Amino acid sequence: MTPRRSDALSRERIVEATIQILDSEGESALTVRAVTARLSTGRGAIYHHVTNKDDLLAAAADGVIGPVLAGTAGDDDPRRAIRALTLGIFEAIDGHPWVGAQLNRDPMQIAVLDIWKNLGGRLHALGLSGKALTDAGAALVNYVLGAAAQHAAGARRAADDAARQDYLDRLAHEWAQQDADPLVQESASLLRDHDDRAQFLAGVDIFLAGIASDSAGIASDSAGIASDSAGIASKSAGIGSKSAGIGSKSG
Amino acid sequence: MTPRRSDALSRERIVEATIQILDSEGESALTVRAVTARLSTGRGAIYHHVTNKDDLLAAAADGVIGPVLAGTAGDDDPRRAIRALTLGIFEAIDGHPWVGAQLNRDPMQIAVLDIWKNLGGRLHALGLSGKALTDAGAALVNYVLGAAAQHAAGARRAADDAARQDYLDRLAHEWAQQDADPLVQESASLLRDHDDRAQFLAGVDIFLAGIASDSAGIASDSAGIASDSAGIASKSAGIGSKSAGIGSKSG
DNA sequence: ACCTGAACACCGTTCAAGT
DNA sequence: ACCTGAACACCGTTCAAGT
Repeated sequence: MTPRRSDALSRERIVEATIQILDSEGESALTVRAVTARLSTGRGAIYHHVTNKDDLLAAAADGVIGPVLAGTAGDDDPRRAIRALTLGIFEAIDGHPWVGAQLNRDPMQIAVLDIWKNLGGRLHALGLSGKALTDAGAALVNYVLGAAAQHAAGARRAADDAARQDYLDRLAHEWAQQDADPLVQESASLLRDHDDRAQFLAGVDIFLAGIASDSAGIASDSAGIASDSAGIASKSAGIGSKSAGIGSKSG
Repeated sequence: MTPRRSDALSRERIVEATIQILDSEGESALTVRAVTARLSTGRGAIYHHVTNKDDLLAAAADGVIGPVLAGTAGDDDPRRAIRALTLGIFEAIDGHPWVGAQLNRDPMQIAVLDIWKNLGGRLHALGLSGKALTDAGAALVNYVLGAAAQHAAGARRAADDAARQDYLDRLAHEWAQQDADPLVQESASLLRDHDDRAQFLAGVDIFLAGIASDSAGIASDSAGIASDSAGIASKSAGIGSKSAGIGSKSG
């Protein structure tokens, strides 16, 4: 904010311009030509600060996700923190649909790593460890990223919501066709009118219920054990925060 | 197989050539020039049978997923069928990593719709209906597609497995760094040496446990109710089968 | 109706040349 | 060291012209 002269190109300024383009014009509008035009510089200049377009997209995604993760540091209840964390990611993707696609492109990118670390910390605070922890962490991360991608793709496809209704109609219709059972018919119509946000949270709760249940491999009462390890959760949430600057050209 | 002259171009032959290119040379090698070269035809010829590259990719993904769904029609036990169905999808994506990315690109494509219909049918056979059914269906589809994308991206990234180990090392190390707790250390090391396939199935079981639990919103014993509605499952599995030819140019 | 292939309007990335 | 912008090696898609 302080230096607003055309001082110098920097990774931060490039990422900032990238996010602006993606938010306002969509993923297809992101070209290095568009970035250099917005920064009024030469085509090859950005390659001094960024390895390539993939690096640029990963940095932009982290620029959106990083602050979301940092914002959930305060909560001490693991379940509530997990709901807040996952909902925060969902809403970030709702507001920046291109992030949904980007997070599913590379499990090695910083933003995905940060999500893993934060959710992993919360699950540990819930009493999980060992294989149960990695299995639960992977399941939750995969669910969140999958839901993010599907929701984002739906949002991208239907800026005016018409095509989206069209899609849900079609899915509901085809689904209903395969069975005359009134229960199936009812479900199909629910599919048409559901709220993505509520449905996303319902999915998070299904996973939390599955993790708490015995068949998923955890001892007994998971909520009670969490008391002394709850401290790591708030610590872990802060780690992913200012990561927008990390991982510059090493890819 | 029978007509192997250069008889005529058709949507099927084009999709077949597309799958071959994607399997043997990867997603970056799929250009319409590569497709027309393999079919020794003119550049614009394929646009008589296919709307655009997106349509081509969706058809190719359905060409892989369709037979997988059709192959699980026999099972009468919903839980076992869900495990077989999801594992089949996972293994198809393991063998064709480009499918993992493609399924996450558009929730409206046939392959995703077919997955929804099949899993939805099985969940209904499990005794779910109404909001519980759509919530569970969305959660399971999102988990499967998310896991698929992450696994596929990992597989694509590391043909030789070296970069993959590198990634897991890095994640484990960063994760372990945030806490000295031996349980976290242990989990981090497990992260390094886990089996993607087993972890995927563990996630499916977490989900199934979550559905069975009361807190996810289902009545009581879900397995017992399924007896009379189990019939629709085998029917539903057949619907997605020969869909490679459907949805030609309407997009 | 189906096919051809040149043409169009773009891409990401590189690199000699400048400051 | 950082930046420029022309050049390179590509893309997906269209469309007049052929059969």
